[in-house]
Amino acid sequence: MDLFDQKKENKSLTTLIFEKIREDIINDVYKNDEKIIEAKVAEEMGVSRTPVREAIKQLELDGLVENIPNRGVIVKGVTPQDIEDIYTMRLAIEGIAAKWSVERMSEDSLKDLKDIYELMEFYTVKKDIEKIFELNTRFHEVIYKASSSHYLEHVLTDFQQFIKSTRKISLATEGRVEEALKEHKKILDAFLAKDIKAATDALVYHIEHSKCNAGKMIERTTK
Amino acid sequence: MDLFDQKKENKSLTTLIFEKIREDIINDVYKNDEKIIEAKVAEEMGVSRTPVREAIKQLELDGLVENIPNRGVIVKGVTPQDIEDIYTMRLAIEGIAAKWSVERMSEDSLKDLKDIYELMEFYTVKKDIEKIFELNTRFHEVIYKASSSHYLEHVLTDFQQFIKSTRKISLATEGRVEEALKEHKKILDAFLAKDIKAATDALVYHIEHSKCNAGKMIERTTK
DNA sequence: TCCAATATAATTGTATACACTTACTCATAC
DNA sequence: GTATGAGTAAGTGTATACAATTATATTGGA
Repeated sequence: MDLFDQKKENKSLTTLIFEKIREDIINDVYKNDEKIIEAKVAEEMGVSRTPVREAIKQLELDGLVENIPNRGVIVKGVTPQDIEDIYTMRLAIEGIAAKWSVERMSEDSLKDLKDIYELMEFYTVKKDIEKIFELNTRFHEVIYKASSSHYLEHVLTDFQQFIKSTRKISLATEGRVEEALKEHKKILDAFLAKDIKAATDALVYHIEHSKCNAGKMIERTTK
Repeated sequence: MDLFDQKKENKSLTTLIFEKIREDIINDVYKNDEKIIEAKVAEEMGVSRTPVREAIKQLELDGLVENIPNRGVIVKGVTPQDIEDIYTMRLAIEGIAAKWSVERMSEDSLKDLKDIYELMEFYTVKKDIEKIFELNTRFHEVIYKASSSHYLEHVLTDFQQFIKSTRKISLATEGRVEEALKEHKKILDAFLAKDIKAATDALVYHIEHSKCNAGKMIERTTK
């Protein structure tokens, strides 16, 4: 099992398994309402039930599985409606994040943001969607962290995870990477200028645009 | 250990322990940055390490403890700033919830809401703060559930937990229960009339008021 | 054939055992 | 005195064992 190769990252099996199953639920590898059997997963991954159980307990709290006492858990995947809802909530909270983050962002974080943006430029030219996606995630995480709000960061980071599959598909549509780059530029500039209103507008615009794009994709893929 | 008495509720030890520790962190029984030692907790509760570990893993995902691999977890309590932040986010999301909930609430839920309100009236007269608090929580949960949005419900239910201690203190201040009752009446009436705007306004007003009241209490208790 | 009752298997829940990592202690060298 | 390092203790991480519960299969009777 290649799970073990990653152990260098100093992550426990529980964490790795958690991330793996979460990924699989979000990417619809585990279907909605499907039952997850601990022993089966454990065997597949070549580990004991213990870390699998711990991972599942975490997924439960995340709302990705539902526990029925003594009977196991069933998958509660992220539906198109969920994604739509999450975008709506995200929009509301990002507005708050923008304000706090501009006010509180350190010079170091600002530099990180700039660096990430520049890498985005680079990979956009090279059209490396995978890398762009990863940078995209990090870009927003820097902003969340800068808010200095434990729970805001927490909630928005979670949201990013839940809508991951959609964001990925969205980014892969023709012309979207270039658009997204421009939008990130505007966000970056607003942060550099410490302009709260511009940052809020740029962020909200960016997310609305992503949401809209995602919406189109969902329609198409579920038809 | 009285933990076992509750087992009738068909909750696993893990769940009971999770709720207990969460309660203790939120109520500052476990202090911030304090280390939690699995074996110690297990012994205190008269159970094995297994369910304690599972509970702690859940707390980790909730952001209430931070895991340092191979070194254990430390408590990350809910600070006054966190509570302030959560109220701000809650306000933003409750606005969304109001709209969806009014539109989607079933007659059964509407009846539940009414019943809860009536019990609130009763216990307000009797000045039973504990009962009022519990009904208060349920009142809002009915609204969250009516939104038919898995994640909205999830986020707002979590928020209610995190700010539990403050809400409790706030409710105990002179005259607040009567005020809160009036505010809940307005919310209920708006829902009965299926008036989205009125519901949103009433909810936002109620939460802003709670937040304000909580803010005063926090100031006083931390001075 | 269908149902109920019961045995059996599968699965979850909890406890324990052991391995591995980190923290601590104390002696030794400088 | 302080730094270093071996040895020990404490604690976490993972696997296994056993108990309790639920699902499935089987059998006997109407």
